[in-house]
Amino acid sequence: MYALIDGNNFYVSCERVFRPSLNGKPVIVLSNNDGCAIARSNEAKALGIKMGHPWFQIRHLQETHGLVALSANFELYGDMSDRVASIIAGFGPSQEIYSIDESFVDLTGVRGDLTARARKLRLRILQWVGIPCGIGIGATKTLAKLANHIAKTADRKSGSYPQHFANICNLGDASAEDIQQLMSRTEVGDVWGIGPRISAQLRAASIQTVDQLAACNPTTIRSKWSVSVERTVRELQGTQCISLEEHIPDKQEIATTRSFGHPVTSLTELREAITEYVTCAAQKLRSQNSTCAQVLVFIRTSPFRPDKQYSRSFVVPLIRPSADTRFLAQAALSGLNTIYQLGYLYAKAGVILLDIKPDNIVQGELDLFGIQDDAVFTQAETHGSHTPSLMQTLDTLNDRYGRGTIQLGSAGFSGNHRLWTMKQERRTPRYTTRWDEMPIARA
DNA sequence: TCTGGGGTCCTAGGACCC
DNA sequence: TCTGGGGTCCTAGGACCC
Repeated sequence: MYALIDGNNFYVSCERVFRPSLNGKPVIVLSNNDGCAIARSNEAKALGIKMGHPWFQIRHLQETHGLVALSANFELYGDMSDRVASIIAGFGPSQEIYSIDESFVDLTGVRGDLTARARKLRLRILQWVGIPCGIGIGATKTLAKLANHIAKTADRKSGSYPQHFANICNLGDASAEDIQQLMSRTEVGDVWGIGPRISAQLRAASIQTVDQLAACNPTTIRSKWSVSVERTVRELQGTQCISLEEHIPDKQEIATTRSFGHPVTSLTELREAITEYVTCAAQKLRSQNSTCAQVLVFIRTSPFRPDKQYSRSFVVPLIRPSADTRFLAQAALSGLNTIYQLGYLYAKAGVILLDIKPDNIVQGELDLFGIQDDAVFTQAETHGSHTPSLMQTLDTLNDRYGRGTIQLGSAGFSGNHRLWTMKQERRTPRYTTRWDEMPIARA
């Protein structure tokens, strides 16, 4: 048996912990750049606000319906997520932290009434951290996900599912008829792994509800779709195909990409932005003790504007794998030079580190220039996997005194007007991670 | 005026090998 | 008329997830 525990409207719930006056109101959290809605309270969902809804299209709801919109405060959400995850860890022998607001727990060997245990866990998270959760339990991860969907939806719009499944749904306890009923009331598009494209294709093949999908022959599904959809069908039938991943695998690629606060035209500004992004990506790379051998850089205009469009990316191979910000920046900036074109309004740029390997794997080199050649030796030493002491020092200083304390010159200086930096006009305090932003209780 | 960011896995097709 | 068979590796793009 697996459980899936996830925070309801997680980002909004984090905000509400510190501002209880937001309870009962329509609240949304906006993406970076205050671009679109990425979390919605139930009240906001009831107003018809969709996931990814552009802010400028719904901002009038502030006046008409008292909608409250906040800028994303990822530092706060990350910290709240850690607190929730550490409580969940006690629920079973192993846990997979699947996303910022979700954990799978393997319940193998857990005795007693799982539904009662889930109820206690939910109350504990609510009391200790303040986040309301939904808990689904099923024989496979896909069934646990389905149960979680039922738990959340039964809570929100009563009618489609029996009310007693609200917040906690244990399919392991449900009768075969109950499960059949629940599945027949759920659309295929609500299943984990079935996205908009495939659900449209399934519907076209008269497979509309989950019970219909679960009744399909996996082999036929594979021949008509793919092995991924086949796995989903088998999981719905109770066969485990997707296992719990306890340890977090190293990232195979690391990206830092941002939309600009204002359109950017000049190479100078793009160089500043790219330097900042590559710095951020390189730090993530070092934190998982890896190097990369290729750096992808891209720039693009806004696909939403009628202007001339331009979108190019370029992969720069490194002679030697590295995690040194200086060499990665050099590569990224040279890539930028080759794709930059004057005359476009750039809306977004980014850096993606590719071909990532553990930093203890070092390719030996055949010294074609002779071992005595000092110049080559120096170059090999400085270009080799990263220069640990310098980069370690940089990471330590930036960790202690704040990001950007030590940076590359090409990132630009604070005296410059950095118009490209993203907008965040409605961010709440980082209550739990900054001493100077700690909430103050008054008597 | 204005539309996020960061990932993974799978498949098809091309290049190349013997 | 008629042009093999079996394999690997790489890349681009599609689809999905939160």
